[in-house]
Amino acid sequence: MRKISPSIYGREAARLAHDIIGAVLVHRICGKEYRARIVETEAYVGPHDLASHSSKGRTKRTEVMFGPAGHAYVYLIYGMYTMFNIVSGPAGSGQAVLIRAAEPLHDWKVDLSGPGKLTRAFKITLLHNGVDLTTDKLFLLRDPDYRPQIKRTRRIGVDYAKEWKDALLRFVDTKSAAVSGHRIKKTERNS
DNA sequence: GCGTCGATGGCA
DNA sequence: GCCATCGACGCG
Repeated sequence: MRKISPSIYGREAARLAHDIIGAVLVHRICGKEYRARIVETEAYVGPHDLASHSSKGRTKRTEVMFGPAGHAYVYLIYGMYTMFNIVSGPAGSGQAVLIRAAEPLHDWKVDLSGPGKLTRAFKITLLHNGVDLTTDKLFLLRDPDYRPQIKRTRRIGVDYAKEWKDALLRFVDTKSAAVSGHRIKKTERNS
């Protein structure tokens, strides 16, 4: 497996969210290496997207979202969970892709079926906000041998976003969503 | 199996 | 006073 091409991050968020399904997320920290296959993502396509944090404008929190693509946008939600996003699109366009779920590789036994669970297990914290994903600490690998089966659905937890709440901007690898022991969310069924 | 609810903190 | 969540409960 090779590191993903840095230029991929410059793609529009909806396309990037689709294209990194099946890719492998790697985090090297404290002498350990965590690896998992990305199986669920969501695109936040710009300031006009009412579900996107960038729709609030350029603030202290959203600053990195308006920066160059290929950097991590990490924020705190509900006082206890961190969400891991990849800034995408042209610099300044305020787009990002949220990594929602992954499947652990090798002998790593852990439940990564949710954005909060994923960051906890990967030890991704607020300190990672703004880090460059083209370095060798936190990055993506392309896996040419894996062919995901990708389905588009509505995004989770954005009911406040008016006409944007029903946009088909969530991408799921259906090969993996069926993994046993994983609860099927109600929002996942009606599509 | 499914709905409801509380924890908990940064930010506007 | 919101939240791009999670897990614990209670129900029957």
